[in-house]
Amino acid sequence: MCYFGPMSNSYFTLVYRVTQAIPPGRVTNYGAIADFLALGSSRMVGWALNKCHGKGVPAHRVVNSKGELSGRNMFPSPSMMQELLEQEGVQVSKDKVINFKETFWSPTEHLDPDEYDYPHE
DNA sequence: GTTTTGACGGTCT
DNA sequence: TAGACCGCCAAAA
Repeated sequence: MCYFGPMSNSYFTLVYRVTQAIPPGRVTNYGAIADFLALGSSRMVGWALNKCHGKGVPAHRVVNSKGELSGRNMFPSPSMMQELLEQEGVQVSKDKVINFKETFWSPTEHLDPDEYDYPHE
């Protein structure tokens, strides 16, 4: 689904697409997305997701390398992120994903870089 | 046009 | 083992 039109090749849009590609009940971390998109910086991933509000991007499935819901404070309700994850079957405790290693989903192993081509210019 | 910040990651101390 | 620092690229002020 393209929420962003034909110009969906901007780096933040790529982040959105990868985030949307995350299957329910799974989570990933910023570094994985950054590495997959060859962005090289996980900060931009989080920064991009910061603007995803109201864009239909399941940002709640993206956590930091520690499995912590780092961005929960950014959500309308700090607990909303945890609620959404638990709603999808992801067990969360103390703002941290339980069995994070099992719940972790690597875009590099499931997505094709060719479909998420990063614009050179 | 320059400076600061940003939902982070990895490495060093 | 835990804490602190630097590095990444881009956007907003």
